[in-house]
Amino acid sequence: MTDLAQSDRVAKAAAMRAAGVDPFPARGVVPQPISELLAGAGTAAEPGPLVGKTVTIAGRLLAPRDFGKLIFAPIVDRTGRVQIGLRRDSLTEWWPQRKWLDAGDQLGVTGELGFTQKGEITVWASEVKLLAKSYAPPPEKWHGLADVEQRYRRRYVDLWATEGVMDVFIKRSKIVSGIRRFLEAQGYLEVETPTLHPIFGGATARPFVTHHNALGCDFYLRIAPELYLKRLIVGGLERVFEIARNFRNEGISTRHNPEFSMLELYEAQADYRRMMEIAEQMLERLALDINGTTKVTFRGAEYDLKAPFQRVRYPDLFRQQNGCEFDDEPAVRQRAKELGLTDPGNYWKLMNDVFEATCEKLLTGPVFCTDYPVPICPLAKTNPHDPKTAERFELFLGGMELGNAFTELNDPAEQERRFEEQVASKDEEAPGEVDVDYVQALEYGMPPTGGLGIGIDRLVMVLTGQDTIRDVLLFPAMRPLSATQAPEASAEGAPAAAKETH
RNA sequence: GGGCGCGUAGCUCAGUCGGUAGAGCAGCUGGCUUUUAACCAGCUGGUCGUAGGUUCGAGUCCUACCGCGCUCACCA
Repeated sequence: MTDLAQSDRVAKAAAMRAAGVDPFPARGVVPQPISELLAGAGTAAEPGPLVGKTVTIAGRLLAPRDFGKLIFAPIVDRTGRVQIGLRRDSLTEWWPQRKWLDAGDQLGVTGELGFTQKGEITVWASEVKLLAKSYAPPPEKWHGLADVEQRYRRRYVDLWATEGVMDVFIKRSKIVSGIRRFLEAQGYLEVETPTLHPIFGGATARPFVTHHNALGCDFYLRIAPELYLKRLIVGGLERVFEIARNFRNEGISTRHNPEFSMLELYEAQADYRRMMEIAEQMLERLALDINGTTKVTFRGAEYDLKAPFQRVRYPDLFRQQNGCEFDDEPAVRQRAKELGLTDPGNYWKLMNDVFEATCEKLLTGPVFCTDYPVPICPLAKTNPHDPKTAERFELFLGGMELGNAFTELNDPAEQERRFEEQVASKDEEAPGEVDVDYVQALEYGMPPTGGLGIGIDRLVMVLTGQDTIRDVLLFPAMRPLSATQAPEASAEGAPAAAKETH
């Protein structure tokens, strides 16, 4: 047992067992969701029971208020919160067992729905069943869990102890199912592709490495599912999407987590313009479904996700902010010097640094920034009427990148050339070898295809008004506590815990 | 990795100039049949993140380390 278990609570469980009552019974009750019960109860009412309306609820008992012969306490389940009223006169046989209850216990309650003298809707209990004893006390009731580290490390407490947290994750689930509904309605097929990749690609990022014992080789955790999904377009599936967990071995910030969820979709016969339509229609639909309005508030500013979104061309924005063309190397280098940027050793990286320093803050949006320079788009098709730019866009909101899309490069020789350039760069974030199998897939012929990637976590941030990615991740990445600090990991604790179970 | 800040009871936090470790909540005992963070009386609860150092004396000052947050860098 950890040091969170309170001895008096453990002692109560022992007393229950001695009295023949199981503090951890195997069976629960058949409860009605609290929100449902509240919706059916009406508002104003006479004090006293609503005759004939007997309900059963189950949930966590919080902050009991004991008046000696009467106890009030809230019960919370996943849908809401309701007060229960325990009266000695209606629970004569059970009454001594109230001493076994603590805040935090899992409780099943049956009783008549009614109101109190103050008009509070209340389940007047006729039957109470302890469903699981809580050994660890809940957080302080005024402030809840205020320490953010504890909130993330003990999300199983945060979810019910901190106002609004459960709602964010319920919305997250609705957003993900809304995405599925939206795409399936358009004939998309949801697929699953490998997470273990022999060659990492589809994005620029440092990967995690792992090892397969039986095959005797290393694998990378995927940084993007892109190249596998496009293989499926070659395979004839025509419209596919995947909600993929990606892994990038890079810094953690309010917008970055080492593992994050990405929606990627690919559609044969589509191009990046069609991808813009899908993106704006999907976001508008999701905002309406989740919030009932296309207006969202993010980091203190309001945005409207009503389609169509604004469009701005990368070359135009670059020229407007820097007074030169993006491929005017001497002028751009001069500009970089003025901005105090350090040369990353590659002109196109430097140019993009200039863009990010001067233009990205203007992309409050929602806005599609389109037509990126070809050298920074190794997987996108070149604009047929402009060899300097690729048919690519990024979607921004509040200066944050939400999505990335292009008309996919499907010329195998050109793709091979661009892969070779990446490998030759010897960049830490570039793959060590050309993905020959992918080039080979293209050699079989991939139809004209549009592809779109959207960061699910960031989208959830925007739609739920959370400023940091950790608040939309149930278990954000944290440094593990050392064995001596984590009581559940201590060697001495294990045998005792084992005895407690089976 | 750099800068700034934080770490004191199960939880939320005080702790002055370096001089006996504090409060509220939770818990325990008693009282109370209409509370909404109930209330009243009493009690319990501490390796002050860890390890060193300075000092007659360290929660407080110094050093290192650990953890977390913010921020910068990184992250197309």
